[in-house]
Amino acid sequence: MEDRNAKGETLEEFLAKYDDSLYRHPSNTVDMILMTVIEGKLKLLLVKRKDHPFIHDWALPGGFINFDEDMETAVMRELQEETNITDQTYFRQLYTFGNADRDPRTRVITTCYLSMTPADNIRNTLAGDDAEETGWFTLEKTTLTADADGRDSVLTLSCGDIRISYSVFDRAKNNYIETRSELHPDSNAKLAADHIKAVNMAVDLLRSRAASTGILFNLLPEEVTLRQIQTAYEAVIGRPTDTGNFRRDIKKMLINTGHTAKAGNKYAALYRFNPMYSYLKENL
Amino acid sequence: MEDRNAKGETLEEFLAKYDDSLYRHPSNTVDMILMTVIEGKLKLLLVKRKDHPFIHDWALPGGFINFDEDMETAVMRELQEETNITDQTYFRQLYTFGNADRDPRTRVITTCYLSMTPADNIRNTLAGDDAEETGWFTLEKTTLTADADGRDSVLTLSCGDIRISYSVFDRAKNNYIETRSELHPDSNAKLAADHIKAVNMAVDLLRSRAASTGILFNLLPEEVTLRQIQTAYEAVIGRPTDTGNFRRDIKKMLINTGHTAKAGNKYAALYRFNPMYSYLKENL
DNA sequence: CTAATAGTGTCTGTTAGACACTATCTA
DNA sequence: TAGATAGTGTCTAACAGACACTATTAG
Repeated sequence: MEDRNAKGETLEEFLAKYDDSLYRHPSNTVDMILMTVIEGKLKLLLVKRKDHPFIHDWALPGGFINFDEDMETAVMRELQEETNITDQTYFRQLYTFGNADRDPRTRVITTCYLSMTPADNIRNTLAGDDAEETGWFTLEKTTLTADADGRDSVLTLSCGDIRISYSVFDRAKNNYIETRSELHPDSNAKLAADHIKAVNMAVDLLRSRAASTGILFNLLPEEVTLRQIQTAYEAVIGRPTDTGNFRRDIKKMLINTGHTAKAGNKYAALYRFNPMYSYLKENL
Repeated sequence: MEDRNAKGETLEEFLAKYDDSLYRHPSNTVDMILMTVIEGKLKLLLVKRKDHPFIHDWALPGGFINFDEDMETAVMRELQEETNITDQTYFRQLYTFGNADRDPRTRVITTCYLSMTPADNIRNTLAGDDAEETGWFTLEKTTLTADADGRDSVLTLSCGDIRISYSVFDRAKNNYIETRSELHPDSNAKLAADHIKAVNMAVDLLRSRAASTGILFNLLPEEVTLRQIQTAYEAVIGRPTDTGNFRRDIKKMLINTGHTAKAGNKYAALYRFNPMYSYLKENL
């Protein structure tokens, strides 16, 4: 490397003088949204915080990134530390939340990841170090009104007696969507920090891809009946859909395994996702 | 706040003891992808770096986030400092790049934003403090092969004699898309760090929304002819499209202003985007 | 008249929503 | 035979791709 900068320094000389301790730096964290489908319901994993800040609130599993640790490694490590879960079938970055005042400790910039797993992968979820308790919360988002201007929805997380409900307002502003949310009064618990925003984005992302990609199959076992797929689909999009049409369309991305499973008093054919379709439209 | 943690501390006590200097923190930066359409070509703003690292490479405008500055504020400030541009009509977060080894100075986590502006907003782009030179690069992405497995494309940035070209390989891996890229040998310059990944994501995002949303209109003047829209659309998606079909479909989201503009030896009607459609499908 | 641009019309195959229907098995 | 589940068929309106066509005006 021959190039020198305005001070006549080579890259090596420049780096030798470089000192990042001159400025105060934000802390970086990662959060994980882990979803699955249990008994036909869309579920989200939350942990109850046992320390400040947001003590006793429910939070997405996550934590600080080590200085020389890749972000993906960090989020997997934190998930394991807090919940003992190690396998996901789907994994992608969702959004980075970095408002200057979002954490009372210091400036915290959080990158949130979205992941999914079939329910049979998560038999033994335990609370780990930083979590008081973990819970698989049923996740429902119902759209109350929708027009050209925006949408008003209610997003509800429930687990046993715990009920966390937010009103979510999406409004079109100068070429982007502004989302505002507030805790609904019939809640008896709440989410930490701005985690509701991440959950809401995850639901919207999942919904927008549920019909046109194979994303749903990350939530389901390897071999599934058409009814299981449809139930999961309906849990995701939050409304019923026509059985005939759904079957007609979904079969295009399925392979019949030849196996059957007893369902009610009848046998249902078992299908698996045709990996031919895994690339399809999956790109943003 | 009465709640105390395991050490019996209130939130105030906890915060008083909290010391973020015990650990070394990553540095956080923001980068901006700013696009426009000039003479029917999709353009991207790049600045030539005048200091280490990546000296003399072309880079996205951006820089360090101040400790107590919102990320959006930071990216607007950096854009103004480096290019004197202050107005965008479209603005959203794109992705956060945080691999542990992506910058030789220290650990750097970069959040990249995508923005657009009509060409008439950017008459006087100047190189600012940290940039040697700025340039509006014509951006083209051509897909060479595409199948269920993935896509091979070439992404080319050119500005005058400068030609920066990358081969981009998208491959379906375990339910997500892995993108790899390498500098094409007929390039005579290159992009700094991993900026090609961000540019590639931006193109894909723009393409995926170009037909179904009004995103294109962020690149165009207020009043446009159908031909201008079609040309911009073709520049974005990288291939020609049928004029009759395009007009039939795009008119659904337009309002005829009644004005006309001379085009060739004929007058063309001027339309504007119907803001009724601004919310439509814009959510991820 | 030609070239360059704007702008329209029509055919056809595919897709998506609504809805009525049959099949199998247990109790 | 009732009830619960699986699974199919059909009509129709909307949409999308291919392509042939007309209109206006400077030079």
